[in-house]
Amino acid sequence: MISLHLRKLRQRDQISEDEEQAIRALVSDVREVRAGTLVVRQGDEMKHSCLLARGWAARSRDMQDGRRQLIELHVSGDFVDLHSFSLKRLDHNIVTLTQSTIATVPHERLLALTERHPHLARVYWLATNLDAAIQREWTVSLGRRSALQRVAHLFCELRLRLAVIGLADEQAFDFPLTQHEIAECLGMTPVHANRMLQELRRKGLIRLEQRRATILDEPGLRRLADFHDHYLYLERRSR
Amino acid sequence: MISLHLRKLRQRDQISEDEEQAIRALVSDVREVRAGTLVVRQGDEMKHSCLLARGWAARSRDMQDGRRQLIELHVSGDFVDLHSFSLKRLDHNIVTLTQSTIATVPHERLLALTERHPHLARVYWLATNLDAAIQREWTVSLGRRSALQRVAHLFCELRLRLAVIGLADEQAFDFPLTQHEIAECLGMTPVHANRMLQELRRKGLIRLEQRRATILDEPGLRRLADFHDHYLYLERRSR
DNA sequence: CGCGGTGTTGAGACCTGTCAAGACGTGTGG
DNA sequence: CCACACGTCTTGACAGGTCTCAACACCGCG
Repeated sequence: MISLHLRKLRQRDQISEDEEQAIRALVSDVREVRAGTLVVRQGDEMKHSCLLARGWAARSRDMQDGRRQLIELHVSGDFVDLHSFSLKRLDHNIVTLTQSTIATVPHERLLALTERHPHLARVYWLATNLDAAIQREWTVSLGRRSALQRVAHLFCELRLRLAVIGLADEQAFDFPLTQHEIAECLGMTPVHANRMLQELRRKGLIRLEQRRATILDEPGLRRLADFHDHYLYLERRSR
Repeated sequence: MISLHLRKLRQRDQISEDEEQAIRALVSDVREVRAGTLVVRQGDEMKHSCLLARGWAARSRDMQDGRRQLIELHVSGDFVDLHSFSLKRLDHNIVTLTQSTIATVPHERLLALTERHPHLARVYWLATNLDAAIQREWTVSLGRRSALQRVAHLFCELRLRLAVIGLADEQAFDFPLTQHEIAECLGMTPVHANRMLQELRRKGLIRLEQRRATILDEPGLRRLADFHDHYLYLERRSR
């Protein structure tokens, strides 16, 4: 159920058997939800956090004119609103982008876990800091990269993040987002996202068909996007 | 020395006398640095974090073409790279924007603090999550707000953040950034930042002179920027 | 078979960037 | 005290990237 989550944690730190049991015991409840489900609404008082066991989800903000900004993408194994454990209410929505499996983790269990396992407290603290690092990179993209670069950068990021959990190989991965949603991530219009994707295809950098993305020339794509994977902190070390 | 830092923490949670002592004992070293100092370089191995006791600083990323994106602004009392306690190296630089006072906090002391005071561990976890919330809002700005709105939004945010530490009154605050630096925060060119500032002045929303900002019509500015202060989590609650 | 969601294309408008020049203030050295 | 250099702010003309609006093709699904 949450094996992808554990795999992700273990990418960055060691987790003992004992700790693994404690983590598995966090989950109080599991449910299957459809694409487009509003899992957490902005401003709601939270008494639990949501672990995305399987599927795609996003943090999102609705603007007053009806447009939407997707603030961060989440994939299988992500603790999508671990930060609500500190914040108690969120400044954004959490929505699913595909059918998903959501595991619920009561905050009281997280509190007990962090008091009993200070190391896991640091591991989860790190997890929210990794989210923040991705966020920073998106800020850099939106502030200083062209539309074409932003699209390229997103594909570089996603392949790596999916590879960590074994959902991408060297070249390809399942990619269920619509062009509209890509545009909502990258601060552009769907029409322009479409043209930028065509440009990447024309340059022979990616292929995108049947909800599956193939990266044909990763070095080229990285060069175009000015992509460096430092911000994903893929190396393991003890914390 | 770090009284503004404590004031900021107490805005969101209660800190006991005992805890205050523990926090004060974190600092190993204090130094005065000039504007433009590179306090932490991207990628460096960190064994301490830096508390900005006084002054203005920023997280920044240099692009390959020499442009720069300021990723987040920091004001007096901010723990500018608390996240390096988890991450061990940063994906961005920390630079001062004015003359500043920097207090150094060894990670080993933070480790001891969090093991001995689980509540303070949560308080500091929250602090990094507050940074991340600001980051998200900047992502929203860059993705979905016009240049004019972004400038307006920044001034709304800064007045509130400075008010928390008593460095802004209802109307005005010292604001040392150049238009070039404003542009680097907001993902635009200095020329355009200049024009947007003029536009805000022309509309009678702000005044900006002698490194001091005055907000003439805060409701109007907020309306223009679509600003809501939820993301700053200004209410106090125990965590 | 029709419908809604998705992807595609074109033309024109608009926002923002680029380039270049000049004004202004401040600090420094002669 | 003046001359000068430098950073900052300002302005104008033009270029270019992205948005808007509209239409159409395609496809899966009810």
